[in-house]
Amino acid sequence: MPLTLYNTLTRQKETFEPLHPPQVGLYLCGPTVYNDAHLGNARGPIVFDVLTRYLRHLGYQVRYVRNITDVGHLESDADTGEDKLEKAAKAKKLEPMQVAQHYTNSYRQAMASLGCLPPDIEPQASGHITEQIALTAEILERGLAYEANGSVYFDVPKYNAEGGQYGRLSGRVVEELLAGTRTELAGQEEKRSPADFALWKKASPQHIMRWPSPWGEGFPGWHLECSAMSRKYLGAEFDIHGGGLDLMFPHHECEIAQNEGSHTPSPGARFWLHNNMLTVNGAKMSKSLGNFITLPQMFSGQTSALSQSYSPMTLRFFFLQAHYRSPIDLSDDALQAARKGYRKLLNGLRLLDKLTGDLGEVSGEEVKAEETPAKPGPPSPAQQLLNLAAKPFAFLDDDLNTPRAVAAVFDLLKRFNTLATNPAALAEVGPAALREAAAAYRTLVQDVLGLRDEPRANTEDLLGLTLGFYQEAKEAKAYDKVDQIRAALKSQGIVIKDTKTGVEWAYSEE
RNA sequence: GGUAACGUGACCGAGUGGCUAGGUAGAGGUCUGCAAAACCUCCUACGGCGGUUCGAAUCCGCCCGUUACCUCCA
Repeated sequence: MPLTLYNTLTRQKETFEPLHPPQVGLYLCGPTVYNDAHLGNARGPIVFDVLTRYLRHLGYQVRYVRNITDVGHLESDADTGEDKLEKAAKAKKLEPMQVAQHYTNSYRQAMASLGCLPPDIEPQASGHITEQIALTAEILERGLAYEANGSVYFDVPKYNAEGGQYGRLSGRVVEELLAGTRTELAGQEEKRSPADFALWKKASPQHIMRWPSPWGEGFPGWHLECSAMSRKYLGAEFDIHGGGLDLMFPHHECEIAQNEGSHTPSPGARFWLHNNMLTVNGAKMSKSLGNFITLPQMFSGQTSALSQSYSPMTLRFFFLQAHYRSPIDLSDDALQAARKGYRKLLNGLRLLDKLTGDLGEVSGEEVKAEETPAKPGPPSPAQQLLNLAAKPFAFLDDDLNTPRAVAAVFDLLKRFNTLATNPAALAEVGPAALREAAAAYRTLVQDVLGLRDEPRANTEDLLGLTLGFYQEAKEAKAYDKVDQIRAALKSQGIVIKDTKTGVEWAYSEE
């Protein structure tokens, strides 16, 4: 079954085929680095991280580009709108680039802790002024932009008159946009049409971040950087462009117009993917509601909106339990449930290490999943296990349906656990199928879903030692001692499991 | 105000015109010195009101609620 993805551009699921296999070009709109990333900011990177991981699992060579917006993102469209970076810098008496660097560092750290692989290219808008000026010049040469008082605006009505489809991505018609545009906004008088948007803005005297251009000193419009940098690193036409639903209009709409209006006309990406938004306790995150939570705040528990801290992996797993195109609501209850589920999956990895480790080097006969059995009747236990192991991949193929994939991984884990309690059934499955299914589980949990163990105070060795004492005490029937050891470990989040075959430990799921 | 989307059991969330989602929580059981974990079993819902249909939670309409975009926002 081939990978299908929902394309916002066509409003349907389409079979994904790269333009130039095995290469895949993926662009994701990155952060504007003027403050700490909040919980909602994490969803897109996690979604597209799983997509990248899955594409790589499928054998594609992915070039993953995620930009850093450090210039041009204004507080509003009005001329008086301040650059977000400059505003933050002024408030703290810092250089704008100092602010950008600080929050870029903090962003990278947060992304790494969330298990998001770093992008292959992480271009900064301020480092690509030349490319942005060049693109603006191209659009001017095409006659789809005009200069006004040192600023350059994209001419939306003319673009559409010449066959452009501004509004296609977001399903809007320009006339409706015009009707709904607030005309009282300052700076509109330079525009020929309220729907026009800035490619290049003239810098006011007090504006700090400014560059020389053919139109005077100024700075690039926010939408321009993604067009310029995606073209530079992925080509005029590439495979996938991602971002949050809120960026669909106007940001991505403008990107498409800019791409089409250049000397290399193309919408840019063939697939436009949009992840849905996050609410906290049923409401949009906002400072006034007191439910605005940044990533560092959640990880440290320094927020009144939650009763305790939650780890990055808990948050990652929480997001994966919902489909990326559905809204998701975050709460204490939901996070606690996610934490337990996440730990259960990780305990599964440890179980498999034990099960497959017990197999030794003996190899069994090959069994293939999804092989049509020659004879009718119920599939063999080995076949059943392999079928379970194949299911999660099929769900990922279906528009990256991580919740169904996760559910199928839990089904697989349950089968492993059942087998672990029943040696006869385990023997019936055989080593080959067990190894293959275990490999699939590890691939899914670690490589595709990107879940990993989070550092804990206790090392494997230390626990082994402690378990030795535990075993001794138990053999001596010194139950006071036994209970003492168990209590001590439990306070560290570790529980002891007395099994028929020996003593083991696992993470407490409390 | 305009335009979209969503509303599922105690909680988070899949999914679908008739067939078990899954996780968490809860109940009973197996195992166990007691537990925990694991396993087995149970609880099993689709905002409200109409309509289409043999049959709808799934399609249509209206209402209510939430969210998003229209204005910076993942």
